[in-house]
Amino acid sequence: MALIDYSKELNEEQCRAVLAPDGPVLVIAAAGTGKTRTLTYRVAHLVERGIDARRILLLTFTNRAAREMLDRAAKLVGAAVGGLWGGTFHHMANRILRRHADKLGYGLDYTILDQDDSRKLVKAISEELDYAGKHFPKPDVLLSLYGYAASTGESLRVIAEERFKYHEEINPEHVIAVAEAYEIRKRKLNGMDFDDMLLNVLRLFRQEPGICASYQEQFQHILVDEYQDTNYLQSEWVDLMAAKNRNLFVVGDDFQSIYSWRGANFRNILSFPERYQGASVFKLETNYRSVPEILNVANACIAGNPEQFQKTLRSVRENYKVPSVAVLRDGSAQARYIIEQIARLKRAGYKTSEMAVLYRSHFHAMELQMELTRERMPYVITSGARFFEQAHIKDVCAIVRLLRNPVDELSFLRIMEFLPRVGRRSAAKIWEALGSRFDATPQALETVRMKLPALARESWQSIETVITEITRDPEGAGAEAYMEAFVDGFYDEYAVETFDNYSRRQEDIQELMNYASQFATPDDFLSEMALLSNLDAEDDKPTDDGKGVIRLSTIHQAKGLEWKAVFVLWLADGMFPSAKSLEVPGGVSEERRLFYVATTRAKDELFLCVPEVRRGKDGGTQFCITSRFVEEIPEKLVSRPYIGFV
DNA sequence: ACTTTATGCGTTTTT
DNA sequence: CGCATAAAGT
Repeated sequence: MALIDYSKELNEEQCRAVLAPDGPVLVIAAAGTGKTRTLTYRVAHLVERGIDARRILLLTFTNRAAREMLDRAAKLVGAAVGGLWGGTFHHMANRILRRHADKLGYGLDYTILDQDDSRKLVKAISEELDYAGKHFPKPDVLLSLYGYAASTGESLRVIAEERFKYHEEINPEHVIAVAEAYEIRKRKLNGMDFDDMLLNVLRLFRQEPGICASYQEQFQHILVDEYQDTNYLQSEWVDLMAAKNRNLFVVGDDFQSIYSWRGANFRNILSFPERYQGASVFKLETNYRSVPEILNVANACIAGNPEQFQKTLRSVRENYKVPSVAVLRDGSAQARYIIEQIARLKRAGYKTSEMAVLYRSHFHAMELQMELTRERMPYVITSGARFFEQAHIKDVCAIVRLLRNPVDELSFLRIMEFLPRVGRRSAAKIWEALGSRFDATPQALETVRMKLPALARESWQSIETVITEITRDPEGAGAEAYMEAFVDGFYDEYAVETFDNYSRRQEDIQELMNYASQFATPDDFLSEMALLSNLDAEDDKPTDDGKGVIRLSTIHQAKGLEWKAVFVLWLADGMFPSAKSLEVPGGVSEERRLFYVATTRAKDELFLCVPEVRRGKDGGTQFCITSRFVEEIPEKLVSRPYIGFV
């Protein structure tokens, strides 16, 4: 394969970064300046220099980013990138822990608990300890606290005391007690939640210097994408891995740090030059994406945030038109305005797939979804519930999980609750009678049968048959065989009776089984399930008319993507910035960065929608205050189109 | 008395 | 979708 001509294919800024010598490198890449391109060419450059791809580690936050970079690198240098370790932090953690988790007292067949599993566990514990009540924090609040403590390395006690300083009725000791019980329960069911995976890699490396050294040796070069979104755990992990060879290439944009609520600390990127003495620092400021008018708005908005690497986006594109601020009466008027504009843009030659509607929170898109459906305009939405967290998907996975990991209490309870007249309480009692373990032996099946109420026995008989059938040939079958037997023998009938949208769910399950058949073992499949987001699964959807469909997305999920025309919804204080963010210090700055991310997704046209009223809690109308982010934009940088009665 | 099941309502952001 | 509440079932 011909050598790459870097100076021809990259601009000067990018080229310098890509060809930087070994050692620590920081690339500050503003939005739309070719961040992915730079990282891709760096990988290609390393491979071209003869570095074994198996000794390169590329860490990203989404599967899509990893796949995109590897695909593009493969186009540049061919199959040589094949053995590269590339993927999300959680994927790499899983890859390492599947080999060594026994050193930390886990079985190698550990289960990965997703948000839903963790929530259920924490809820059950709060109830068992008798803390649950009107005032005690909800499982989601507790989990975000625990996650924050884990991913920042701070003490849970300090965080809990600070958080509930003004809530007399909440005892931080109870919050801690639930956390301790949660740890014990996770251990008991041989499970790790997302934070545990990152934490356990760090524990492993600290506890087993030999293992740590072998990975330090293996990874000659480490590259990190979206470095501004790393938290304490991740940056520690990266630092530890890079400690020997010090060939660390990180790329990020502090303006686009939007995950601090998850423990991300953009000071990791700000302090990189101090932590890595002698690091080369490169700035990418030439924006190829957007017209200058859009960048003017983006630059104006981010100017409100101090404590950042100062940088200004420079456009290379021609004048076009200024972004619009559309003042609409309410949510429905906003929806109709967008539909009208979509139609207009289509007449002007835009493909529908080149447009997107972005918003702060999933529920902001409700009215628009209704209107689009009424108008029979197809759309794709990166919805709130992840594909793999939908009830029917988790239902069929539960049987695989339980049979692979006999101490998986959550999956056992889930299966028992399919039976009529069996709820949370009875299921828990049966689990206890089994000694917190379900081994699919004739005795275990017998124990379950005896404890069941009469009405449930018949359904249980079908499940029992399925289980005996599957376990007859324990090692040979893949996850799809487990699921198929379960669906045919029991679940299909249950689903028909339970769900009104049965056929759509049945299609999902069919697709899931097809998907599962590509994995070598059920364990591989289960890991992938827990770590894939719906975003990744929904990619390359077939388009019906060749023009594609419009995308609806939260701004968080839109990071790294671009469209010709972008609409931003609900620019009212309390919606965007969200009411909750206004209560925490630094909240507004982060919301402003989020707004910056939203505006810089647009290439040609940007529409900022500002509703005047919204429905209040009690059904009344509430007047909105125009978002401060819109007010901060100098008036001459935007146009305010006249909106008739829509 | 204890559990399960039906129904109506409100939602920050995610690996 | 989850949660609270109220009604029905064991």
